[in-house]
Amino acid sequence: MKADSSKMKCGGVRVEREARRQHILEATVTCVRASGFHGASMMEIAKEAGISVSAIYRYFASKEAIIEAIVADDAADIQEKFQEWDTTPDCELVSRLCDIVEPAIKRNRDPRRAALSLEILAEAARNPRIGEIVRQAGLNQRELRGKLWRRIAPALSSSTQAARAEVLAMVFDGLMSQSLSNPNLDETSIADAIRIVVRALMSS
Amino acid sequence: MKADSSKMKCGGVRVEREARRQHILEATVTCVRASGFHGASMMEIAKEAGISVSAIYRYFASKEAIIEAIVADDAADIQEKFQEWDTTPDCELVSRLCDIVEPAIKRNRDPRRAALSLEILAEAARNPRIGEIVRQAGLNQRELRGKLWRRIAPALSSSTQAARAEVLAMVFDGLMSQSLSNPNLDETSIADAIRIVVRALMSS
Amino acid sequence: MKADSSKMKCGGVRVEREARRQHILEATVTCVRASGFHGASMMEIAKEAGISVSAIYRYFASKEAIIEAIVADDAADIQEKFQEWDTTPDCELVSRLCDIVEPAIKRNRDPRRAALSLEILAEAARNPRIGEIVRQAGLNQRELRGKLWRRIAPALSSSTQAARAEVLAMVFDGLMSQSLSNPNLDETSIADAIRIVVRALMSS
Amino acid sequence: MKADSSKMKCGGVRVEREARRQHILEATVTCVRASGFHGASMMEIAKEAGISVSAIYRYFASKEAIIEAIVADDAADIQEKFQEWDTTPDCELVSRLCDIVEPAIKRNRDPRRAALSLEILAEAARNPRIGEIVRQAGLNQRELRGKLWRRIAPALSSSTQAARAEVLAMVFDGLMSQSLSNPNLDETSIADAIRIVVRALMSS
DNA sequence: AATGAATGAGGTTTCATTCAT
DNA sequence: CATGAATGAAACCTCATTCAT
Repeated sequence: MKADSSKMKCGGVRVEREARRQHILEATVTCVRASGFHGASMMEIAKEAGISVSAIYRYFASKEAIIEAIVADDAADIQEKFQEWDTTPDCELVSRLCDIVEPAIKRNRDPRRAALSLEILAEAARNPRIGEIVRQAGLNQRELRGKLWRRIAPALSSSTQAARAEVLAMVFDGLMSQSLSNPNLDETSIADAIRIVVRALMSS
Repeated sequence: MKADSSKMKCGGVRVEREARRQHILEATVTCVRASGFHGASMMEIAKEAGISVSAIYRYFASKEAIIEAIVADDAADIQEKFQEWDTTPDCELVSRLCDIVEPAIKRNRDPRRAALSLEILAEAARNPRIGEIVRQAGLNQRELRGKLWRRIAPALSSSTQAARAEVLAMVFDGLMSQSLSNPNLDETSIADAIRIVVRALMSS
Repeated sequence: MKADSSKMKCGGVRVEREARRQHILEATVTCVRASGFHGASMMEIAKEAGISVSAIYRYFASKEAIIEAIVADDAADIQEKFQEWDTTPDCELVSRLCDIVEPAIKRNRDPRRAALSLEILAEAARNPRIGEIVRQAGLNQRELRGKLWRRIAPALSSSTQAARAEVLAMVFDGLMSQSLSNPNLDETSIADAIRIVVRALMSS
Repeated sequence: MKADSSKMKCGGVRVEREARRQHILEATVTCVRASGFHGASMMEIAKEAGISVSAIYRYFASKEAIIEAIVADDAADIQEKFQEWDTTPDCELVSRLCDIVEPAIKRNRDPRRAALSLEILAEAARNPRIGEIVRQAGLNQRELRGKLWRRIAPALSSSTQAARAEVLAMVFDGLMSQSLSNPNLDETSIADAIRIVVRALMSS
């Protein structure tokens, strides 16, 4: 073990450091969900992470830096989801999209997820740096959506493709907002309705 | 002047008091849009309202009370919009709904409106009292939507009506979220796409 | 008294406010003498002034602002001293200058005064804003000294006047430094020696 | 290598250790000039010295110990300067003293030197241990000055010698203070004026 | 009714120092 | 020996709130 640790010194410590960074980020996310970005105090975060407040500052320059990292991570997560479609044959795209409506609803209605996303959006509306990250992530997502829609509805003009993709994304974004004002939603009926929307948008 | 004030005591004073309350609420909304609920300080609000901090406490018991009032007002505003439909003949409902898609997009994409709504939703996710207000407002809205949909699509089962109404609402909620990640949106194409969704949802 | 207070409201409150500002400045000076600018904590200052820490922030925007005010006040104090000479007849100038050597020694050797002056100079060496205040005060002082020396030694060229004035000032500045490394100084002998310097510099 | 280190253990290790100590002291002086004793953090010092913070603690028990070492070193430096006079014949003393006025001005007006000296004096005014070191160094210097003045002006009483020596020292101390409030000084004129003072003080 | 003054609690951040490796 | 990691104490500052006038 000692041999290992000295062997991997160059990489091992960096890995461990990255693990601790992630640990702090996760603790912060937990606190942010409960109290919001400004409501979550460094002390609260430190307690959640099981370390001291000053230790956090060895991994992040400031609270703002933690927030930015969370927002960037969140954006990266979403982008990963798009890669699944690369291996799906064109002919199956629409049916597969309809298949995932239900799990997507579940995912977006998870109050933990909704709370974080709304917090990020609210912060983006007032903090210019967060706003920039969110807008940049939006750009990337729209590009990925573009690729997908060129395969789904090649008959439509590219601007029509873009608009429909946007509207479909709105439905899922709206799901998060609604989950707060209407916690007891019949997810099956909603899924049916959303599938109608999906088909309508994807038909030329 | 003193005579006047005693003359109008029963009504005038209350009216004036209500006017001042509204003035404070508006000032707070301005600050909240810029800094969020937690970021907007009482001093900032007082400066915006042109009065002293202590004066605010004559009209609201606490900062929390101001926030609750804002959230309640915002919910009431939305409810008013529904009353317009009471005087629209049934046969014109769908076409009228398509007509207002474009102004509704403009309204929801106003960054000032989006900022406040997201702030409210984010706060609702963590502050139980705000959450309760938002959920109650949601209930009321769903009831009003129900009345409308019974006229629009009487052929559908009531649970299907509810689900479709919900999904349509999500589109407009999603509009606010998207307005932050995609500030340059082609509103005309979006309106076309949304109209497709409206018609699809409302057809049996 | 109540009448007075309402009569003087426009001026009275300002006077009181200024008095409190001065009170805070004095308390700070006391702490700075004991602990230095950076060593004196806001809590220490507040305790010395008999108020709360947050109350201080109603009168000064920051600790830096307090320090700047102290430095500026100190510079103003020194400038006042020069005005006494305006009413002294030219023929008496040198003898009067010799007369005040002894009290000047006492003043500059007061450890309280020396501590503050050295603190200010040390701060001026590293804090650019303080440095600027000190340099500006130096400029003003040199101008006042110039006026005096044109009366004392009109036969000398103006650049010689300036240099000699500067050297005389150094002697008194040096007094403060020396008071720290040599607390038991025979002030009478020093006064004699300084008078020799004064006469030598002022003779053409 | 291990063999070497054990061979030289008695002397070499100590020499190396002393070299590292000096290296740390120099790094600290650089930081102190820029930020003051309290402003210079251990991290800053470590970065300047090119080692880790913890390594510093192998050579100094605390930050206070580093400061004390700097102050003691500074005092020792000054004392060295006096030894040059031991080999100067009595008859040349005054003229040699006049010769070194100009380089002494240059030296004392170096802002780096002034910054450190003022920092030390300011610290001496409030930190008793530093004060003690400075006072002890003052005592030593006065003794060395005494030896010199007994040769320069043997006709004067010893207390007069002491006072005049003190005043001359003040001029040079004052030079450091003035260098901050008057950065653009005509050094040639100043040198002339100081030489007048030197001659006046040394003549019986 | 309205205000300026005052405050305690709590915010983020930095620091000198210790310890395990 | 030298280091990175960790920490508690304390720094400055802001906030929502209360109170005397």
